[in-house]
Amino acid sequence: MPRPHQAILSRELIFKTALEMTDRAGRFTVPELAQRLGVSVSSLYHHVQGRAEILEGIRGLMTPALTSLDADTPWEVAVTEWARAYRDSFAAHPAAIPALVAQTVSAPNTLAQYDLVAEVLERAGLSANSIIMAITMLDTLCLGAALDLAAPSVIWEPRGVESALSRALAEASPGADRTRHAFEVQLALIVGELARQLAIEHVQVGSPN
Amino acid sequence: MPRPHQAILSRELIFKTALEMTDRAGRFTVPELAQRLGVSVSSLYHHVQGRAEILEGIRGLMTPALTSLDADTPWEVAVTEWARAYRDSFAAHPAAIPALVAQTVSAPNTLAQYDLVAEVLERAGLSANSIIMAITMLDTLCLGAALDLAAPSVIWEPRGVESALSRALAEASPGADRTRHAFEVQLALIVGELARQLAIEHVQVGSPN
DNA sequence: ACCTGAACACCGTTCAAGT
DNA sequence: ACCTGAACACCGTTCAAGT
Repeated sequence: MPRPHQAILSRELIFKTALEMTDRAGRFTVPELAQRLGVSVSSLYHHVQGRAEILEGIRGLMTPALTSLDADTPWEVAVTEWARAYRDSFAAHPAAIPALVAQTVSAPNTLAQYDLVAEVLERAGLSANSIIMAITMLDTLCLGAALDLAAPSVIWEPRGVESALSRALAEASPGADRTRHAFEVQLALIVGELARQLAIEHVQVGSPN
Repeated sequence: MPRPHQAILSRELIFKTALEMTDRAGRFTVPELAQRLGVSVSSLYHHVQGRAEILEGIRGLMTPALTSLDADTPWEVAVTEWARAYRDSFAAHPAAIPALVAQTVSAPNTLAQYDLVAEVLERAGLSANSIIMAITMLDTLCLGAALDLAAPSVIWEPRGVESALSRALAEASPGADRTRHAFEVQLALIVGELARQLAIEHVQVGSPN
């Protein structure tokens, strides 16, 4: 069918193409993006304010869909699944991560996700202070794990020099799930700590009823 | 005294100046760096291979000095102090972090630091697998905490919309040490987990002697 | 409304040439 | 050896002009 000569461009299409380019080439560039869309560079600026907004659009695309808030689900399960979904969405697009962490979050999508965990923890009965602490810890965890995935900050490949790290690497069982395993351990530690905190606060607040 | 007309430039001076510019302005640029050093842009390329090498030099400057390995110090203390030193060195130059995480570590300085923790954990008697896991977790923690510091990934300032997160923020006790506190809690959790792991492995390996 | 061409002020890097 | 000037191939952004 003949392509319609209107609606060539849209924010959604721009974001999607930019993410595809990042996945494929490790980065995206405004001129390359325009070329790929078969459009002039200046055309893009009628739909987005600039490069930063495109990056924020990418963040929006990468943010997992809001999981429905089931009141029956125990908070431990909800938090764990939330963190896993977050990590997985990062893991699916590792090349985009360095660019995203350099920029403050404004995608409403993503902000809503943080509101969701806060609500889960609030329902569970955690204090405001503990909720803030919990979200900070979960945020740190997902971010750190994602970065480890995107650009391993230590060279995990054994280096030439003899060292304790080389020895450990040589001896350790190989497996690409090193990062994933560490993530799971830390996540369990955090959830466990929150449960402990919850128990303490519950005792302090009042008598059982 | 009259300045000598040789040795105007050096790698050390280039790295130091670039780090200063990053601290001050949030970024450094090769032309601006040259201008600040009172030198032509192309002069820099006689001392460093390119921008990436300057960034790696910055990483080297930011890496804390190797703490002497005191065999008397309990491993829990050594690991805790190592992580704190790491985090503090990041915290001192938050603006540099986004640029650094986008690039694989090659500063020999920094690599030696990771070897050091590995050695501490090896002496403590931890298995190779657990050492790798421990370093991954510590790395994730320091990285995530540093990024939270550099560019808060959630807007911790209360937003307009009513949400569980806003409620928690309004109610929580204010304090700039939110990030630091979360770091300490997570660090303690990790060290605790390592101690537990160590106990398990020690029992498995052999009888007490 | 949507797209374009041309220009702007940058950026990192190179290289022949000077002393 | 060390520094330079000029050029190169880029980059993100703007803006008057077209339809």
